[in-house]
Amino acid sequence: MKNEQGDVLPPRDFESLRSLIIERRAALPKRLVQVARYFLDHPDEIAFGTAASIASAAAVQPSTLVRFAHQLNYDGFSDLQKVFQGRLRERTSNYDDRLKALKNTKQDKPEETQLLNGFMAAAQKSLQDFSSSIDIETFARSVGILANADTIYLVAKRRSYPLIAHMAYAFGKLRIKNCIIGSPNGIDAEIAELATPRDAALAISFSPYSADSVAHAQMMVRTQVPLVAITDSAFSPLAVCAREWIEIAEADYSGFRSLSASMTLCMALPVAVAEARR
Amino acid sequence: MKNEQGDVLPPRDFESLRSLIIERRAALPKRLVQVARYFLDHPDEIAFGTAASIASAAAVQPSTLVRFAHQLNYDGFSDLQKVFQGRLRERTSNYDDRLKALKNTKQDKPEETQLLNGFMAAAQKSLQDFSSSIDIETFARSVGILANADTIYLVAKRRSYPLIAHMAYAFGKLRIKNCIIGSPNGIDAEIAELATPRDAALAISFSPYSADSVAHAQMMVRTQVPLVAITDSAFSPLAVCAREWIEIAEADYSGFRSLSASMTLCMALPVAVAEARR
DNA sequence: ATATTGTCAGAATATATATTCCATTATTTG
DNA sequence: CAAATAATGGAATATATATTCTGACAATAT
Repeated sequence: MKNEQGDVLPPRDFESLRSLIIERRAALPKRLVQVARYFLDHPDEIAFGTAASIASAAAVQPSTLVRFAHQLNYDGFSDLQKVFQGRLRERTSNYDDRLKALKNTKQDKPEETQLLNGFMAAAQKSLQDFSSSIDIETFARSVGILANADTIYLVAKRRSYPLIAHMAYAFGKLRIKNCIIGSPNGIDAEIAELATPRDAALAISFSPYSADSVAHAQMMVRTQVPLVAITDSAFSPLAVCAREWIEIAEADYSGFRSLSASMTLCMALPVAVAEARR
Repeated sequence: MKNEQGDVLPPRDFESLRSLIIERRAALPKRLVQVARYFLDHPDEIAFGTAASIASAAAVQPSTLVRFAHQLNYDGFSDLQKVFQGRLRERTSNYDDRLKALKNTKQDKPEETQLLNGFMAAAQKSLQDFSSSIDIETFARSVGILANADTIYLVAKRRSYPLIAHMAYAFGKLRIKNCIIGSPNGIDAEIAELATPRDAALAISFSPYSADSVAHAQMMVRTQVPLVAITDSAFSPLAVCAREWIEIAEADYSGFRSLSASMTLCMALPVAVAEARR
């Protein structure tokens, strides 16, 4: 079968595909117009359905779907379907931006530009994911726990340390008693023992969880200190023992995980706690 | 295979499933815990992937996925997968719900939601502004200076301290000699004096500039140490004396300035330096 | 009116995918 | 420590699914 477009590569992103379908629709045979219409009207169904289910919903034969895909220069129905799946996958993060950024980088300075843009993209994605996944009730309860505490003990090591470094600064500025358990002086355990049920602990750790952080958090939980955790999974050792826990799944660029979402949360928390105390 | 839950019907909505997995996690064998974890951490992947692709991503056998599904009383992997697909359908199909949810929250809990959204917005804006204003040449030259240094001295206080705390960690991981001048032990000046022209300094400070940071940076410049600065204005005392300087204007929410753009830059820098050294 | 080209449904086939099974390896229990 | 039990990985199998093929039909041109 010959196609008037020759063997041009088919679009891989949804928007281009959409335009292509609209443009071609006029020149298509009857059944294929019917398919085109169904595809544009029910993109979600296309993403999840099987060829058979979609065919019957659109009142055509499965083979017609394959012909339609071929007409658009795709390998087959499955290939075309991937574009619809991609659309849903990227719904949360802004697909266009990332694509645009990637295109730009490929031209001028591959090394540094790509690197920087990669980290920027990861940061943006982290923020977007977090803002769509955060449960405000959990956040509010966490704030409540910390607001009722006498002293707030801050637990974090290694990669997460900068987060509590900032919180210690912010709490200090806001005149809220706090104490870091993450310093390199080796008496963390002793300090952790000073915490009472009238205090509260805030622990931050992401996979692979720092053994020390987990140990200190657990120690405090054992002595009835209310624990709020910020971590990346329901199975994190912190999540399982915390009174409240907030999930953050940071995006990464070539193995280096972002800190943007966590940092933003760590900026909001002290302010929220201060507000709650007033 | 007999299951302690008998033949209770498995959950058909994502939230119930999530709870069920968390509840059962403890009683599950090792591999199945691993699967459980992957499922909850990467729900989107589960929705679209094939058993084979998911299995390899989670580092288990496809058969393990089936066993996991059976353990939860599903017919098989495909049956379980449908729940994950359903979640995505819900989430994307009615945009209205999310909007409604946002409105509701504004009534219920104006305090926390507004606060958190405000910080998120500031973070996003910072990233966007920075990504459109950054001069990649400057970044590349800064990386060059740091890559040629023997030891990298990191200068920052107060609000900027978490940034170099992260860099010290990153440089350390990348086996790049570095030294923090920002610790509270009072011998910063003495340490700064050790720097030679073969080293380099990286100073970070935003208005109002920390007197100490500025003093230390200037001291090093006087002894011919190449200085790279990250600051917020061309008139910053750091900008005027640095060999290279990168401008970052963070957005703020009710007076609290974001750290997202700076942090992202501080994640990219060490990696770029390490690449340049290779 | 007839040849030609294009379209289609449905059957046949190829391929991808999930699932089951079994031998081997861990783990528990007496 | 030995025996029993459960868990695991990998191959074999069953099933679902997409794709191709064929002949019939319809539209169009000659």
